[in-house]
Amino acid sequence: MTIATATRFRQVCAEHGLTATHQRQILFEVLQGMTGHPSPEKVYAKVKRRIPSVSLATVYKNIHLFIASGIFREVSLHHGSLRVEVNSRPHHHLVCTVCRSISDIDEKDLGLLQKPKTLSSGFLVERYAVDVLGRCPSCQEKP
Amino acid sequence: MTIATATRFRQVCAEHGLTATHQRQILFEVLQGMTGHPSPEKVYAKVKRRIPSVSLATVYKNIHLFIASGIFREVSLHHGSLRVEVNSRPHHHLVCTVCRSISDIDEKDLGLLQKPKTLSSGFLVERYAVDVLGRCPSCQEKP
DNA sequence: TTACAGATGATAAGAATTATTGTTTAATAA
DNA sequence: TTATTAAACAATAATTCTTATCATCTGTAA
Repeated sequence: MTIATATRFRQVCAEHGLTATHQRQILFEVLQGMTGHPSPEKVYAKVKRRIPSVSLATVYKNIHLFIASGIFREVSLHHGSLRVEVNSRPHHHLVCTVCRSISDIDEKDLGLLQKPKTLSSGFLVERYAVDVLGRCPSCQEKP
Repeated sequence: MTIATATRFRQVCAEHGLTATHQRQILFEVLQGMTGHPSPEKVYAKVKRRIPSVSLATVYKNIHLFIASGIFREVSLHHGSLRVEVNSRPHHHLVCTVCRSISDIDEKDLGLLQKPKTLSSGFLVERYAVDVLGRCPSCQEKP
């Protein structure tokens, strides 16, 4: 790591009120150097190369901390257990970033899509699923 | 249940090549009568009221079967383990409905959003996350 | 430099899901 | 209707992913 990177990490920690520990710094650097959508286990494997004594729990805790601080995001707020969609009407989802509650919004009420059916990447489009992320009414009261 | 419902269930099973068992029929009816985004446990609880001997594993297996057949959907293909988003550019996701692989597409390349910032429901919009669902190049070969 | 709040590592515990196995049932043909 | 047989079922063990617990250790501010 460069001194610039270390300095930047300390700045980020200061901004978010986090203690600048060695484990966090390595985790930060590892995450920045990864591509795609790594799982905690994958991240752990990389951190472990640089800190062999690191614990998986520490990786989990600090990933959550980085996400809570807004330093990184999670790929989807829907991860977790399986949920069945029983609404057969075309609709999308309002997902609360605080409590993770999901409510439905009819496709026509969202009214923002002009669906291109082909994408240059060779991906065959079947449909779009839009998550509107934000705060549900009851979570707008809390700060 | 009405005779019409039973008949419809048998039709659905015939269409998808499924054996029409009692457990499946009750599960089908229970799902149709639920709202929101129920978990397998919630569904199991309801089925159990009508078939006290039913097993949770049966509910899981048949929910998966219904989803595989396209009779119901799952709320999100992202459920499962936590994934970290390490791409800090504004982007959305191409999600393969067959292998569940995720790839990124730049927001500007998707080009379909006109973001309304307010929704009538009192939901405070922060941002949109679009999943383009379909088949990735390697899954287009299989039938 | 020291005190201490907070972080870490080791590991137990918990929740969600899947696999295994012996028994029962639905679909079909006689 | 009954016999046959592949498929589905219930019970439960096993697995996977994640969180909680707790005894040390460390970063920070005084």
